[in-house]
Amino acid sequence: MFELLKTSGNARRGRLTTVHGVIESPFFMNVATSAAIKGGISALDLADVKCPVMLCNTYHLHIRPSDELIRQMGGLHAFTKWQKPLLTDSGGFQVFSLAKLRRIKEEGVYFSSHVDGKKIFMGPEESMQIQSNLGSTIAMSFDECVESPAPYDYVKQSTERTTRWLLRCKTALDKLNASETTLNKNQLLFGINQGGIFKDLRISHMHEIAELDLPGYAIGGLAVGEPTETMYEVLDYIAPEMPVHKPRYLMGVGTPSNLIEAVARGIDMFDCVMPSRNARHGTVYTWQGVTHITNEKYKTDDRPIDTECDCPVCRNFSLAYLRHLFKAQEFLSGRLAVLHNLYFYNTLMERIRGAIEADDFPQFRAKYSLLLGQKR
RNA sequence: GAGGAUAUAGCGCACCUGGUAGCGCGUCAGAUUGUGGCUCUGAAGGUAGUGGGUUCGAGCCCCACUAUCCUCC
Repeated sequence: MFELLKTSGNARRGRLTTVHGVIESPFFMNVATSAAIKGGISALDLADVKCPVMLCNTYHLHIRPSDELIRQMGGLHAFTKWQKPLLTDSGGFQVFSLAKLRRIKEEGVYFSSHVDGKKIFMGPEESMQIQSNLGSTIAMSFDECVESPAPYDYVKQSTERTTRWLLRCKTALDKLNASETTLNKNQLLFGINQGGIFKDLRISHMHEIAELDLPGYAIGGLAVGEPTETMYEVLDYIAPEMPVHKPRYLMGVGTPSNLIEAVARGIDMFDCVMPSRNARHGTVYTWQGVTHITNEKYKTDDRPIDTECDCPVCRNFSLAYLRHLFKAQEFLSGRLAVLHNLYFYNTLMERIRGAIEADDFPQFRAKYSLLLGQKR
C-alpha cells in the first residue's frame, strides 16, 4: 500500500507499506546483484548506511546459485539475513545487457549465460517463478529494455510485446501467490514502462499498463545512452501519466543530481550501481561535489572524505589512509568507499524527504542539483 | 683469475640492412546510470651507462672504462 503524504510541486513524499516493513519515499535502493553489495558489504552493514531496500538480480541468482537453492534455504531474506524490504529485478535488463547470443521470441528470450555459456530460456513465467522462489518483497515484470537510439518501428513492436509479457507476468504471479507453498504470498508486482524516447509510445504504453492496477510502476529504458536532458524530457511527460497513488520507480538512475531532478519530476524510487561501482574505483560523493580518492592532492590529507558526513568511514578514517588503501589495492578500500557512498545516497534521499516535508524542496534542489554533480 | 652476455622512461622490454626513440606495467588526470571486482579516454615522463672513434648522420658499427649477470678454474 502506498500513501501520498505530501507534495511540493511535482515532488512527492510518500510511504510504501509492505509485509517486510514500511519504506519512506522518495528512497534509493542499494544494489546487491548476487545477494551481496559488491565491496564486501553484508546485510549486517546496511543499517549503518541507512539502507531502506536491498535490490537483488534475478538473472544472476538464477544462474548462480539458482533460485531453487535459495528457496530451499528459505528465500533471499533468510539467505542474506536482510529482513527489510527487498526488490528483485526481473532479469530483463541483464538478458539484454550481459547475455550473449540472445534471440528474442514472443514466448521469451533464449540466451547464453555470461558465466558458463549455458543455454537458458527466460520468459515472463520463468521470471515470475524465479522471483517467487527468491521471495522478494517486490518483483519486477519481465520486459525488454531497448537500447538507445533505436528505430521507432522496433521500439513500437518491442513495447507492444512488453505489454503482452506484463499480462503474462501478472497471471503467473497471481497464480504463484495463491499457492500454499509460496514463500511470500504477498509478493508485489511492479509494471515497467518502455517506449524509448518516443512520446506517443511511452504514453500509450503507460496507459495500457496502468489499467492492470498494479501496486507500483517503473520507468525503464532510460539512462541507456541518451543525453540527460532527453531523460528529463521523458520524465516531464511520462510522470503525469502515471497513477498518482502508486509508487513510481525510475530504474537504474542515477547520479545525485539525477535523483534530485527526477524527484522534482515526481519519481519516488531509484536504484543504481553508481555509488557502489564508483566507490570501488575510487570516486566518492560529498556535499561539495564528487571527488577521486586517488588524486595526489589527498596524499597527506588528514581530513575525512567529507567533513559534513557522519558516516562510520568519515568518523574514523582520513583521505590519506583511504588513498593509500586504493593505491595498495587493499580490499578494504572498496568496502570503506562503498559504505561512504551508500550512506551518502541514503542520506541524500533522507534530506530530500525532509526538504519536501519542510516545504523547502525547491531551495534544496537549487542548492544541490548542480553542486553535487561537480568535481570538488 | 679466464671466457661470455647485457647496459634505452620508475620497472620489464622493443627499435628490422646506421637517418635525432616506441610498447606494456606503473604514475598523473578524466569517464562510468535496472553491476562480469570491469572497461574506456587523455597526459606527463628518456636525448639511449661513461668517455672517445668511424660516418654527412650513431641507440644501432669500433675502442676504452664502469656496473651488473652467467659459465669455468
